[in-house]
Amino acid sequence: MTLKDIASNLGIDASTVSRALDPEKSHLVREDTALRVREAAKRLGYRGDRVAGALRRGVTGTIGVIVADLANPFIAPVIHGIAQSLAKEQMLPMVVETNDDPAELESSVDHLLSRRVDAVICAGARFTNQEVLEEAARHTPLLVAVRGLPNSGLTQVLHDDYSGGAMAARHLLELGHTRIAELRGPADVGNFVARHQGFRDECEHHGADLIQLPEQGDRPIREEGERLAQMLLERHGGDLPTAIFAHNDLMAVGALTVLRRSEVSCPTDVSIAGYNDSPMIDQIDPPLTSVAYPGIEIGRAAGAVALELIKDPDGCPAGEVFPPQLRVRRSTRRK
Amino acid sequence: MTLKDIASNLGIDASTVSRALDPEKSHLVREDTALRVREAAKRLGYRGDRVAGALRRGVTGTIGVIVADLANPFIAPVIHGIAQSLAKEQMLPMVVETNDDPAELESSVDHLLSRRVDAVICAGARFTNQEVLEEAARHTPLLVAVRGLPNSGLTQVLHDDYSGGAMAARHLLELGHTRIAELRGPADVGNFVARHQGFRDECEHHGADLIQLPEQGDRPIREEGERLAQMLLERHGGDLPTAIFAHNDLMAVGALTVLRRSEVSCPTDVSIAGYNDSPMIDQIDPPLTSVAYPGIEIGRAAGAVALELIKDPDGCPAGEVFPPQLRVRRSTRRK
DNA sequence: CTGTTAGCGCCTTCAG
DNA sequence: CTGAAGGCGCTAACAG
Repeated sequence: MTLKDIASNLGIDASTVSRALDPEKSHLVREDTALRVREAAKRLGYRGDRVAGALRRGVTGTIGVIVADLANPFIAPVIHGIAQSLAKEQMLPMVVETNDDPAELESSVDHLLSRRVDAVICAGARFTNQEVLEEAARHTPLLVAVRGLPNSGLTQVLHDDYSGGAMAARHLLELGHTRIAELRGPADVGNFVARHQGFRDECEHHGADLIQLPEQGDRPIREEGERLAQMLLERHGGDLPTAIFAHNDLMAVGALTVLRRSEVSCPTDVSIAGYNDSPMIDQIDPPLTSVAYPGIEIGRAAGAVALELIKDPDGCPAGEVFPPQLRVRRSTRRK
Repeated sequence: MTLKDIASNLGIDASTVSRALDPEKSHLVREDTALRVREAAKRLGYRGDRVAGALRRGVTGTIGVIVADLANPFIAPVIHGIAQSLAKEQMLPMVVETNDDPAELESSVDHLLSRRVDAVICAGARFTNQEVLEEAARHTPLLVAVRGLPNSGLTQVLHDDYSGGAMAARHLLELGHTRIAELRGPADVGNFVARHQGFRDECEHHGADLIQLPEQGDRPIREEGERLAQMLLERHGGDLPTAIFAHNDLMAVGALTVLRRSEVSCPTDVSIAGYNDSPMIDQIDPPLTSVAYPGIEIGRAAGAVALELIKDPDGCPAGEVFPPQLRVRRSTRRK
């Protein structure tokens, strides 16, 4: 069922059918012809072929969205926000997951570009990927969201992770903690670097004793939170810090699991703060203090910037940075 | 940068270039020509155009995946599983979210079909959508996953929600509970209907007193869990049931929030069981007893069935049903 | 082994 | 207002 079929059914030309069916062009067609065409299209169950349209027009109406891990709950609102922005222009996000693996990210970019997406939103970058992304940006509108690339000229829509980290530190310091450990996310991911810097700067500024582990999490997931917490117990079990800042809620939950197993109580023995204010995190035991991540706003902004970038590929939209907000709960308390 | 550009750069024909670059066809080309072509392709930064390829071949290498709500954590493993199965054939899932709105589902189907996806996996069906999906299945390989349509001939990859519901009931009955309430998910979604039936049948079989609320959740989300729990308190506050089965973990968490606010303690006053065994649900207060949902297996199977359906569009793959597993934790206890 | 030819379905000139 | 013609980039069939 193609334009041609409708055309021959009506004894007119396919181009007329095309015009009649395109809201932008239907004014070029006599009212009653347009009516007959629409009737026939419905009658014959016509459904336009956007593949062919894309080839002809050179735009697909699709935006590629790269995320590291769909199972991390903070990403759903981001995708949601992107989809909301795109819906206005009848565009659809095509979401691909990289499992936080740089090689997979590279092949995802490749895949998306060969599918001629109109733009790419990369919400799962590692520093390793910077070159690949910059190269891709030469061919297609591309922006970086969520996970920033500090030394890149790419347009970025980010959250102020530095302030978020500082905020977490300030909170713990105000509660009187002076020996504090950090469970860090991957060292080649923008958010975690910024969270770390903000946290560390604030701690140093107040002369707190910041306990460093020799490793970061390979991925910001629960299992890595467990591993690092275990390491903390092994190295500093005799003289535990009184507070822990986990770089995200998943890692915080991992830490809680391990500490509980070792009969270290939170918040009695140690306070824990997380990041993202994930859904349900207010119901865990104990309800977790966490820095809220404005996922939906980030998503909406990223979608909007992508649309701008498509309209003016050489424009360099400002990018945006959204502020954090601290949600204090019972997992942190006065020392 | 097209095949033609490479061809003219090398003084050969585009079709030769096409063959050289297609692993399936490159054996038709002389070794050294193929080599020269690959070298030129790399040198010139050629990247195949899958839009054009799709138009010519009639397949896009894309499978549409419809989900109700990305924020429901149980869906991530399903998508993951689908992506895993598709990766073997170099296919990519295109995920769209309907916000659990039947109208949005309809337009999503339309969108996906006009993009000529090779198949559709609908993991977010409501009963209302049955006709639309059956109609779509006449044009494109389509299967229903996760949320079944009991009266449909469509291929389905499901979880055995009936047994899961029965399992939850049996657990509560074995603990000695005889007054039990159910917080039901939407009445037009297969899973929740089956969970309800399994649960109810088992309760009736053992002569338990099953307390019915006059409403179900409009959507299986935390807020609806709160609303229904509130309703339960208002109607049966004087004589609360001693156990509650929430149709999923999000609703269970909503119920916990409301009960805690009213100083009804779980599990002392009331036991609560949920469904899905969501990540982190073992860390909430109290750790939630839940029926595990085999999301990744469902996803893998759905992906595999989709591929079968593409290979043989008139075949009618059997579909599959995966069993539930109960994870007992501290939110349920002997009466 | 390689080139030629002919579209896939659509949309956009350019003529009428 | 409508039709005819051409081509987006690729690949399959057919000839050499």
